[in-house]
Amino acid sequence: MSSILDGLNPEQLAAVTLPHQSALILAGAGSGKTRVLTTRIAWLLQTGQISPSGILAVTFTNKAAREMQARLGAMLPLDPRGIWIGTFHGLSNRLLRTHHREAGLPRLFQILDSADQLSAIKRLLKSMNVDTEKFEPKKVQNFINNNKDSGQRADKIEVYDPYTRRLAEFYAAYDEQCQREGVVDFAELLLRSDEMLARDSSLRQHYQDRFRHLLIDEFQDTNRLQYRWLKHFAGAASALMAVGDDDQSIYAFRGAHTGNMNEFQRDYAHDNLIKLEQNYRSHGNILDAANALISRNQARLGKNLWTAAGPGELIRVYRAYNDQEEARFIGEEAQLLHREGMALNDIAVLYRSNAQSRALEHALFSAGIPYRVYGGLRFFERQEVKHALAYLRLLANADDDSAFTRIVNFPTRGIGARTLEQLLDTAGNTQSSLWRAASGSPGNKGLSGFVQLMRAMQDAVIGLTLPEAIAHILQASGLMAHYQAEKDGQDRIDNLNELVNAAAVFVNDPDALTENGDNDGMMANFLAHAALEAGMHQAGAGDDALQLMTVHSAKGLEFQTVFLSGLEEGLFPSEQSVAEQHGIEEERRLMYVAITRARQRLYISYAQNRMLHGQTRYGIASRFLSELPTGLLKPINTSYPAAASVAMPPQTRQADDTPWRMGMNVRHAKFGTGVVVNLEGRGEDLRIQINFGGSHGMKWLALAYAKLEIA
DNA sequence: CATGTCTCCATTTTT
DNA sequence: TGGAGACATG
Repeated sequence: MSSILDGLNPEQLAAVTLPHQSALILAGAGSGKTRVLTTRIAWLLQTGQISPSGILAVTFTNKAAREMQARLGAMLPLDPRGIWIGTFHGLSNRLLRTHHREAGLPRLFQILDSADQLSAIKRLLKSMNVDTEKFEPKKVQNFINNNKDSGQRADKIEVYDPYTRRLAEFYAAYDEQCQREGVVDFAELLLRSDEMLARDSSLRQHYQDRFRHLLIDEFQDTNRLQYRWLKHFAGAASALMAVGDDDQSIYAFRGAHTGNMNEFQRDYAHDNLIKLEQNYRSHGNILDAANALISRNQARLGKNLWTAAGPGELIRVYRAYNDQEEARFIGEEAQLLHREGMALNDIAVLYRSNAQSRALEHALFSAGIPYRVYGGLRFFERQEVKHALAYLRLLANADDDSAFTRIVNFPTRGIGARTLEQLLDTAGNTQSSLWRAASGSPGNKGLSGFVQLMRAMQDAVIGLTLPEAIAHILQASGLMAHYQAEKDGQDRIDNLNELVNAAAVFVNDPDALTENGDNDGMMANFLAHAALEAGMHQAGAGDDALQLMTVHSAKGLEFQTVFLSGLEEGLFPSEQSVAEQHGIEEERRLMYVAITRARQRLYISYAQNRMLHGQTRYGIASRFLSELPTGLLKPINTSYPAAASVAMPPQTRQADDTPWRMGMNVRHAKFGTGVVVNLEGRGEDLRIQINFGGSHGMKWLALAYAKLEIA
């Protein structure tokens, strides 16, 4: 009899059939992590240990959640939709919709995506008459998000300097503005849920009793707030299974906290640790190279991947004259492989930063090789779609000033900057939303026209289905007409029509359901869906094409052949990572992720000259190249090793009679630990620039005075 | 209000 | 180099 457990190796089996306990699963690249997670859920259900409603499964992306759902559906006869599977944000949204009163939110609260958030912040700074030269909106946004991601409200921030004090004030004012307008940003979804559950013990009890099994994927990428969030759902009788790989943690820069893995060990798993170390993806040489590289990292939980497959091919190393030549080589080589029968879809070209795709695209385009670039604008982020959604948002929630400002004069209807200025004044004085201010002042012709338009829309939409309503709004708003008049508007019109389709599809989605089946609730759910699921990169997803993407976006994917390009100091590892605390280790993990994407063949290339920021820069091979065992590498055009001479980090100005070196970790009594990023002078005059990160930032210290020690 | 000119500045990204 | 945003002009 076939069973869902067939074909699992002993460690996988142990994880899948673990008794009712908490455990940390350390799952290496290609070790069948997702399979273990889904089979675990299937096994729990199949053996009758738990009903679907007792399971909470958290993933990082919507894609991962969908995949898990689909796999479960294929493994089990039952409908897996009763299970709470989703992203932290998706699940938080669900929670807050259900308990909006307890959370202090309006029933139809809207979700701001990053772009919406940024424009809300700009609006706020303007209303506070802030000099945006001194306080860049982007920086303010980062400040707010970083704090929210670590679970910190404005009033809890420790302020050491006037600059931070100001930022904290903006944070507080921003939260007030959001509350007034009935909107929440991404981080707020989590923070609100967290605070609600911390406050409301009966609610917490309810969910703790319900969820007996909690499973978390990509645990190494969780931030502090997410872990805190998770803990609310774990009762005394709950079993938690966290799956992750500290070696693949590449999102520290946005708040991921690997320390969560250690804390989880202490809080729940108590040394219940299962390592999945057999790799089913790559050939031996590729794996050996990856292992050798990552073994140089200090901060590791420790794990060594192995494979039953043979050593396979050597890693091909190509030294190009310049970036164009590198791109040409990759194109030709890929074409060769393609002629030998390899699907282009199974070949990836990876790079550290998006800017590198240009040279590649240029070469591939000239050579007539089909390719597809990942990353970039997604469907719900397109200007025309956002405009259309703003009409919906304003209909659902008249207090949504973001939506209001976006569309009040789009398409243009003669409401200029001056009119808006006055409106903002009125609204500010009476503490009311822009909509209320506009509908209360019939004096202005343009504005009253807009108000009438929206009211007419509101009436017309009653009784229509969601897709019908959207189609009507597209017409009535004048959006359709606007883009029809534009010369390259066809793409945008297609996207608007696609939006109607998306709504038609959504109506059958379980996420669309509202408690009382009302229409405005459905519309709000659709808007939440649009914000959370920025969704599908358009254009020719099905075609056979070479896959171009950053190493970050390649995580979780695998390819028969991988071209890893731009392996140069300053690019990979990136220039600024050298000046960051633990920067090199994170870059090395990134390199580790890149290598382990390849199943059969791996090319690594670098260019001696590269056009960067409009200037040709002379590049030297990345230190990571010299960290790979020479025996695993095969230079394919020129004498190797060229990297040997650059094993040391690049040093600009080096005072050679001191123990201080660039990139060194140091500790200062007052500022804490930091990284040496620059040296100047010598002897008594030696000064060192150190990046302390956080609130201290960059500092120049005179060695004669500062007490500094090597950390 | 649309369009042209300039100035500045450059990781990584999901939700 | 080239894209985004600020400012000026018609």
